[in-house]
This record gives sequence, structure tokens and C-alpha cells, in this order.
Amino acid sequence: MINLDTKYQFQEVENKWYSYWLKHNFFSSKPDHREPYTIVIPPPNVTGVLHMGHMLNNTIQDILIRFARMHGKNTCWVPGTDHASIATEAKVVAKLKSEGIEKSSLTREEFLKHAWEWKEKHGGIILEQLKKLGASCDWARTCFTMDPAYSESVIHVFVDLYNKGYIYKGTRIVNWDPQAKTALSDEEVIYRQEHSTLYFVKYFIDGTNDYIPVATTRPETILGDTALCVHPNDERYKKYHGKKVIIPLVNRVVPIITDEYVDPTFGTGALKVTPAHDPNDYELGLKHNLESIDVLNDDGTLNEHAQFFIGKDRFEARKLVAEELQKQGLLIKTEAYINNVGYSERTHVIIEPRISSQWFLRMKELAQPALENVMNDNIKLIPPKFKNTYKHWMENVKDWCISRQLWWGHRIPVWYIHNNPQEFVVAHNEQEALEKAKKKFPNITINDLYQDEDVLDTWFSSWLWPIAVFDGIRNPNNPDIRYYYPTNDLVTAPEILFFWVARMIIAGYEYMNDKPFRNVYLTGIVRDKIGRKMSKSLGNSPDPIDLMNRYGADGVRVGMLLCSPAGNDLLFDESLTEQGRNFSNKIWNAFRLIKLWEVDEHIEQPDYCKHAVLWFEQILNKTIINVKEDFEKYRLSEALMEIYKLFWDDFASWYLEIIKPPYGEKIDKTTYSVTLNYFDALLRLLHPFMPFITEELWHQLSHRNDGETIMNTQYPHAESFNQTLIAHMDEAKNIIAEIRNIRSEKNIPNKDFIPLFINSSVYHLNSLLPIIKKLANINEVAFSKPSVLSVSFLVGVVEYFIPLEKHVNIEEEVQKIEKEIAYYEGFLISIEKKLNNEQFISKAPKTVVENEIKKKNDAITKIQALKIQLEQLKSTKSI
RNA sequence: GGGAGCUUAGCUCAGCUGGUUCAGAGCACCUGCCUUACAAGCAGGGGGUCAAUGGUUCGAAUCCAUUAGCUCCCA
Repeated sequence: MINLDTKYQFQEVENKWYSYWLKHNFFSSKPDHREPYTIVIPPPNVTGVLHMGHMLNNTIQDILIRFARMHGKNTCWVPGTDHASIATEAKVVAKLKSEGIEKSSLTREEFLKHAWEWKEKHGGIILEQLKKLGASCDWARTCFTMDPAYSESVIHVFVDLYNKGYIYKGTRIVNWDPQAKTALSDEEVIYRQEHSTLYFVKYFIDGTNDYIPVATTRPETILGDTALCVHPNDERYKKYHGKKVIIPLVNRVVPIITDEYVDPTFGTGALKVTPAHDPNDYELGLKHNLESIDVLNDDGTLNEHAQFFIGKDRFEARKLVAEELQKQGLLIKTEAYINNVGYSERTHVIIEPRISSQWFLRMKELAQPALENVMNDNIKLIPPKFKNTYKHWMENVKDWCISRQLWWGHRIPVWYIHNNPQEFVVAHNEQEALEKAKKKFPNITINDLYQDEDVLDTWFSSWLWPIAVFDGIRNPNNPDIRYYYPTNDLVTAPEILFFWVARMIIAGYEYMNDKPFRNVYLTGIVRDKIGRKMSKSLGNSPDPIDLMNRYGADGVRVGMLLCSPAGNDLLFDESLTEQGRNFSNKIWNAFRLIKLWEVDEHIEQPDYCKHAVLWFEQILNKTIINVKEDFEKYRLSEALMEIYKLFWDDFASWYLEIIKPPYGEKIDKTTYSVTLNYFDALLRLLHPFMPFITEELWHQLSHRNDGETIMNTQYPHAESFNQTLIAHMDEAKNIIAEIRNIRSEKNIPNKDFIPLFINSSVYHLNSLLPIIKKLANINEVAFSKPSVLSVSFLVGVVEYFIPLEKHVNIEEEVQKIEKEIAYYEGFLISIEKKLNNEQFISKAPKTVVENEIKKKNDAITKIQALKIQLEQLKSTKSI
């Protein structure tokens, strides 16, 4: 028996249908004759848990997939996870530490064993959570970036790009994370404005008592200074050109160099040069052949090159150096200063620019097709405003540092020979490495080879995602990759446009000679009610699972979407999911109403039903057409809002109220069956947004066989609609609202019948009168003016009267009408002004002018009618 | 410092090619209703100098310029 509780109980419903969908393999996809529609999921971190960003992102993907499925496409949504080397390794290190185990006490193999155990235990929780959301992924295709096949693809790409000459080993200044002890890419550094101190320090000219003042925010790096630099045209320092200065504390004698790079207006106009600890100084060092002295260890403490404060942390050393400068009288003054400080995205410690030996990928040439094909819209970014940013980035692309000093990840396939960093081979595996090495050193054995310790940047594997999930790197001609590639839509956050999206495009053109996807839908960032980014540390992020438990997955999906225009951030508030839940409840109760009606086959269809049915068909078709357009433009929130209003306002508040049989009576068969069809269409329209409740009610609506599902039905389609019918119904709605308003003002109970007078000889809304009569509770309609005192109103150019002798307050009515006359007269004046303007008549298009004339005539008609009414009221009064 | 974008009702946002879809939607708010689907509801209602100024035009929320405020990206 059907559960007809007045509240929709989503809990059992949602679990029941997800199992049903899985049992019948509705999500699985194999290449066939149909057109494919493919999305690859942006793989979340393997150890991650679901947050609101994922909720938004995956709701959108599921909507797109379900919409495509209902359009007969062979839909394939590939799920998976990313190994996320830094994030995961940091978590494993922290977990081991809590057990008293230091990473440094473990061998690489031991550590990786722990890491894999962690992955097996915590990995993929997030995918399970996505099921609760209703995500219709093809789970059999679940992919992990460190699966054996995937890893092979990554290594293959490294070897291939090396052989093509794109990968090289270089010594560069890189962003060093002293906690994770690894290099980071520029994109993994977050800059924040901070208050800091600018120290003014004396640098004495060698052999004199003269000094040049130098301003620095990092006095501890003084210990690694190897030059002083001034602008060549700076008059203050011209006399020192060619001389040498003595570095404070360490007393090293270094040259004074000149370079236009120096900004004479900043600080004192003199720049201390520390090539080992500042990217700009590094460039200067290369240019001027300066020595480079690295004074830091990899954990951010000072090393023996610093000479002082060896072993002290960099920030402590800063204080100590400043104190020592003060003591020696070398510190002139300090000033407060605001500068940008780089932080590690993962460990949140301050980044240290550091010289190190890393692997790089040359980007300029590879990026070319990726730039072109976005600029010419071969790949569309949605919204297109991101094209500018994309262009700027791709035109200034720098070589990509792809090595990371970590263990969790794809180990770099480089084998050094006899521990010589200059002598190495690049190979797919150890065996091949040995063969290659033997060509150089015939007597070599496996023990003479030593594999590079580093792993590859995580993005160096995820940039292959749309290809590698279909095994297209290793088997470029396999049926899957040929069928599913290029994929259709990618849904992701704008913050990883360069990290990930741009690089996938690059890899796509390099390895498939084609784009990886046609459209990139960039979602906004989910923020809280007052605009702060949701984060664990702020504690302002609701737990999605908890939300779904309280409001239902459908409710949360609706809530997320109601406020998420593409590319704009959305300010999430729990009240939105409440709105989503309330909508579920509305749908449920509308269903209950219909289901509780009893049909009498002998009743003829009443007139009000006939016209309601006709009208609803128009508004339904109109919405279907609008929704289609919205989807084409990826305006999913608007599509949902269209359907929401169609269901709540047009269907529930108007249509059902019109056709609802009077108390105790039954409904005619024709209206009932049409209504069931309408409800069915509404469910199908809603299904991509609210998969669970629509599946449930679709099954309750009529008998379905096992294996049937709403997700495999056709999405409603419409070609046209009758706008006049809709406009007429809008007019009828206004009339009904006016009458209801009069009832409430005059305290006339809804159940009391009243008559309606219409001052019109050829009335255009005759067919809608049965509806007006029913909803406004009118007992008779007369086409004339009433002879007794009445309240009147205008809809369009037609006057309506409700005779209400004792209820009418003449004074009030006179005032109301005078106000209306004044309004229309003002309106008339402005139109006449326009029409008397010759420029307007001659320059504006004909249709616009005609329209103005019509407006003018309508206004005159209305004013005349109102004036007559006014006269009559006044004469009544004088009697 | 360089670049991009935004500013419309209390909040979140639509508003496409300048003109009847032009000042809109949802939520929130106010008033009255526990009316026989739904109070997670029903009926009705109020609310905006379209950031400011100037320009183009017969006509500007819409196009141009300047200013202010906010956001993001890059250095």
C-alpha cells in the first residue's frame, strides 16, 4: 500500500532507488551505435572527504549526465580519485608521527607500505559519499591515478617527452616548502599580504668609513649576500661604482654592481643581492656571474655557510641577526612594511626560494595548440570571461617544475649510473634502463644503477586523466578511447584552470591530437552566507552528509543549484536546502492530491477543466522550450527555476485548483488522465535535478515493470506554444486576484457567492469565465454596468464591477479612482510628448511608434471610463 | 605594479541585438487564514534614482568616458 504521509519521507526512498539503479546497471556504458556523451570526474583526493565544493560540482555533472541520458545519448561518467602526492603524504606522515614513527626512520619501501595501507583504508570514501548524492557514475570504470595501468601511462609520457627533448634537468631557484621538504610549483604557492619589518642596514665601502644604507625584510639572508646593486643612473651612488662593500657580520668583501632592475625609489635604492634566496636576485646573479651562497638547510634552519646561528630556524635567525646588527651599530632604523609572503598551499608554512636541482618540462611550444583552440572556441570556456585569464597565462607560460621531493607518487624514471648525477638513462623500467646503460658502459650491472629519488608532480599524472581513464596513452586505438574521446563537458572550479584544465588540453593535443573536452563549465566557489570561503579551520562548512540526512539528497541538490550561476561564487546558506526540501514536499503533496481523487467515467468534462487543460499544455510547452535553451547555455539554475515555478505556481496553485472537483465529488476521466500525463511530464522535466523523488513518484504514478526507470525515458520535448492562450490566462489570473483582494478588503468570506459585472460588449475572455467563476466564487456574470453601488477595477482596458451596496465607502472609491486617473493622465502626457517629437516619429522603427500610439489610445479609453465612473459615484453621493 | 571582472529590492541574482517580456524572479518581510493535498502550507501586499557623474541617441539598467567601492588572477 502506498504511504501517503503528509510529509515526504525521503530517507528510505533515496536508499531504495540508488540500490535499484545499481542492481540494474543503469549507469554502465559500453561503446555502441548511439552518440556518446562523456564526462570525466575531476578526481578528488583519494583520502579526501566530501565538501560543499564537491557537492556543487558533482550535482552539476549528474544533471548534465541525466539530461543527456534522457536525450538518448550513451552516457558515460567516469569516476575516480587522485593520489594527491603532497596532501596524502602529509597525512600519512602526520598519522605515523601520532604513532611515534618518524618518516626519516623508515625506508622508502616501508613508508610506501604505510601509505598504501592508508589509501586502502581511507581511499574512496568520497566516492561512496557521492552515491548518496545520487551520482550516476559508471562505477565499474573507477580509476585511480596510481593504478598500475595509469602509472605506466604516466611513465610512458615522461620517457616520451624526454625523448622529444621537452624534459630537462636544471638548477633553478624553486619554491621550497621547508616542512614537506619539497619543491613546489608556482601554482602551489599562495601569496598573502602581511605586516612585516623593513630593516635599514649599513654596508660599509671597503677601505672607507662611508656606507651605503640597504633596506631588507630578510636580514638573515645578509649572511648569503654576494653583491650590492644600485641603479646605474642613481646619482647618490655613482661615486661608488666599481668599489666593493663589506657584508655586515660575515665581513665578506663583495662587488657593487649596477643594474636597471633596481628601483631607485624603493627603500634606499640599494639592493643587497642574495642569489641563493631570492628569485630576482638569482636572475641578477646569473647575469652578473655572482657567487651563490646557500645558507639554509632543507628544513629551513641555517647551515654552516651562514657562519653564525648555525642550526637556528630562519625566523629565529632573523631576530638574532637583527639584534647582532643593533649591537654592532650597523642597524640604522626599522620601519613597518606590508609585503606579500608566499605560503605553501599544503603545509601552510612560508615558502623559501631555494636553489635546487629539479626536472622541468619545456612548455612554450607544447602550449601553442592549447592556446589556439581555446581562443578560437574549439574548446569553450563557460562563462567565456575566463578566456582572458587563460590567454594571459598561456602566453606567459613558464617551464613546469615536475619533480617533487616526496615518496608517494610516480617515481621519476631516471637511472643514474655509478652515482654520477650527470650520467643517466631515462627508461620505462629498470630492465630497459639497464639495457640502455649497457650501450654506454657495456660491463654495467643493475647494482651500478640508481633511480632518481623524486616523484612527479601530481598534476603530471592528472593532466592525462581524460586519456588515461580510457587507456588511451598505452593503447591509442582501443575501442573505448575512440568512442568516448573527446569527452563532452568538464565541470570544475576556476582555481584549477591552469593547474589542471590547461595542462589536460596540452596533453590532449600532444597525445590524441585532439581536444580532451568540448566545453569547460567553471563553477563558482562555495562560500558561506557572509562571503567567506568554506574551510575546515573556520568551521563554516556544513557536513554534506549531515545535510542530506536532514533535507534529502534532492533537497540539497536543489538548494545548491538555486543560487549557482556559472562562474559566480555562491553564498551557501542552509535555508536554501530547506527550500529544496520544501519543494520536494510540494511535489509529494501534489501527487497525493491527484492520487486521492476518484474518477467517475460518466461525468462530462466541465468547461473549466477543458480550458485549464488547454492552457496548461501551453505553459508546459513554453517551459520545456525555455529549459532546453537554458541547458544549451549551461544556465542550470535558471532551468531549475523555470521548472520550479511551473510546478509550484502554474501546476499546483492554478491548474490543480481549477480542476479540483468540488468537495465530495469525483473527477471526470478525460481531465484525470491528461493530468496524469502532465504529472508524468513534470517528473521527467525534474528528474535530472531531483532524481530520487521523481523516480519514486514515477513508479507510484502507474504500474512499472522491474527494470523500468524514469532515467531511461525521453525528456519532454515541445516545438511551439500558444502565447495568446497564456496571455489570456494571465489576464484571468489578474481578475481573480483583484476579486480576492476586494473580498479580503471588504471582509467578504470566500465561500459567499458574489456576482461580477463586466462592462464589455465583445468580451475576449469568454472561454475563461468558467475558471474565473470557479476560483473567485462568482455565481453570475453580467455584461453591463450594475445599477447599484459597486467596487470597480480595470484589467487591460476592461472595467469590472462588483456590486456591494452596503460595503462601498464612496469617499474611498472616489479617491481610488482619482488616483488612477492622475496616474493615467501622467502616463498619457509622457506618451504624447514622445509622439509630438518629430525626431522620434521619423527615426524610431514603425513598430515602436505604432505601439506608442496604441498605448496612447488605451490610456485615453481608460481615462474616459474612469471619469464616467467618477461622475456616477459623485452624483450618488450628492443624492 | 600589470590584467580581468563586478556594483539592479533586505539577501542571492536574471535582464540577450538600446525601444511592451523593462524595471523582473526566488527567498526574506508585512497582513489575513490550521479552507476537505501540503503551516515544509494558502490568499493578498509593500519594497529599487538600475553605484555616481558626464557623454552618444528621438530614446540608456543596456553603448562610451571618468570616478568610487568590491572581487579575482598575475608579479
